[in-house]
Amino acid sequence: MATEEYASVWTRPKRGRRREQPALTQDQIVTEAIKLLDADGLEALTMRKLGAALGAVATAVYWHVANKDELLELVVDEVYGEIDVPEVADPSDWRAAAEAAARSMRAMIVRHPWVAPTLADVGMNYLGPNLMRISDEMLSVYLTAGFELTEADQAANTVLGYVIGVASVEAATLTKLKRSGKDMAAWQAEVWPAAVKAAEPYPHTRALYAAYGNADLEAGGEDNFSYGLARTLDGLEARLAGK
Amino acid sequence: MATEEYASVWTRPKRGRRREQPALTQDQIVTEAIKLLDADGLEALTMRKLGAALGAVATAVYWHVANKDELLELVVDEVYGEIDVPEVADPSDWRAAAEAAARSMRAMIVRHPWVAPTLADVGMNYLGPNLMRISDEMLSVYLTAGFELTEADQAANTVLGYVIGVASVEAATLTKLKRSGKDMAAWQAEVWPAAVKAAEPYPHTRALYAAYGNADLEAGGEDNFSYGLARTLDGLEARLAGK
DNA sequence: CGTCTTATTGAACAGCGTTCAGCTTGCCTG
DNA sequence: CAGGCAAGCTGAACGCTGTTCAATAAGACG
Repeated sequence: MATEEYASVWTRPKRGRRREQPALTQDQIVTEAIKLLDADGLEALTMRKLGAALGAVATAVYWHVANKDELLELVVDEVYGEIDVPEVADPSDWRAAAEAAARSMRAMIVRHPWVAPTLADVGMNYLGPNLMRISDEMLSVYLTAGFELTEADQAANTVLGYVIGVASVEAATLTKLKRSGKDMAAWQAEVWPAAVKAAEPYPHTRALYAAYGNADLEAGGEDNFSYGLARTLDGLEARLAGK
Repeated sequence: MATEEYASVWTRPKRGRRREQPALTQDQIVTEAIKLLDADGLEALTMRKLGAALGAVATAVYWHVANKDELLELVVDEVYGEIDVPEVADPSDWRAAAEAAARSMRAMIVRHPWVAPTLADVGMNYLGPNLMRISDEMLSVYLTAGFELTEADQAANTVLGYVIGVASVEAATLTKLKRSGKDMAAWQAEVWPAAVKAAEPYPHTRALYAAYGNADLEAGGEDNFSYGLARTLDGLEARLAGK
């Protein structure tokens, strides 16, 4: 059985370049793609638009990138590289480091809301260098904290899962907001009555909406994130203490 | 209501309907869409295929549904309705109920992996009846537990975020698996060497992979989920005790 | 100088979501 | 009971998408 090698963007050797400065580079393409994504969201990234933005034609991109899926893998790994995981030497510093990493990741997602739908792909089955590096660094934090290897992985995945989930919800709101073209206050004012009306049959939700009044959603997101992150780390810390 | 002749579900014309049995119904469409999604994933759902599956033409669907986005909203709310949140009377039962709800939600996502990328949209800015109902029921669990209104919301969102995040990662793996056409063992055997090689520069990850050997990923997912859920609920429980 | 490889182009294709004019069909009204 | 009218469905068409492929330009090398 001739097992064909697992092929992906990461395992395939890069094309040797003959020219001193070929008009297009994979790095250039990725950078420009991120620019387009940040500006106009996921569905606005088109091979033709991307080509045009690079002063070329859509099909030129295909010389440097196999297809759009692969381009997105590159792009996701690139922004993944923006996450900052502090090195931690003293075991007692683990919680601060874990929290900083989580906040850094959330900030990245909020900065690039379009990654959210794709982010889950990054779980496993995906071998980008930045992903590998950051996963290793996160794992290191929980190892230093005192978790054994496999539990450290579970602990890291717990926090990672929480961050992905909560930040994705936030990102979805940001995306919807951006697509509406209005600013947050205007959009909120528009949606609020409908939300209140839809909540009418549900007593707790109704009470919640009444309590919130029409509070600032933006600050609420940050608070919400902090609360859950604190509880999650509490749970891990307790586990560590009880061993 | 002049002639009250024999009426049954089959003979009685539905109110507002002109035809006895309009070939298409919104419910039918949603049901069939879910069937197609479960069978072949998100990108396989096409208006034309959906129409064909319903014995009609693509454009016929547009009579019952404004556009594809709206169809997806209906579809997501439908599967959201599969989530089961136990009613809880005794405050001491809250944790069991919260855990059951979380597991039910994870099970739904694993059953319908295609919802994952869309799931984050469900955060707010979306008012499907099932979503509203289940949100209210979840909120109720944490209220009964003893959280005050706004903190109960935060607690619910913490668990919800965790479930969405972790289950989405799982769903992504399932989707990639399904698309490859192979079964889990074969796929794993193919990817594993590349993963090990990619992990080479990263000591902790390398050790982790070595420890896992080539363990069953399927069971690992369940364990991972349980671990993080336990820690998250631990954190919430501690918070409740310390008040 | 000619050849080879790299890099880019432009035409083309199938498929997508969606619009719209037109065709049935059957209820309601005159 | 005739005719109008709206509900429900069809088929053609539009612009856009990702992607393929032959043709081409141009620096590298014997």
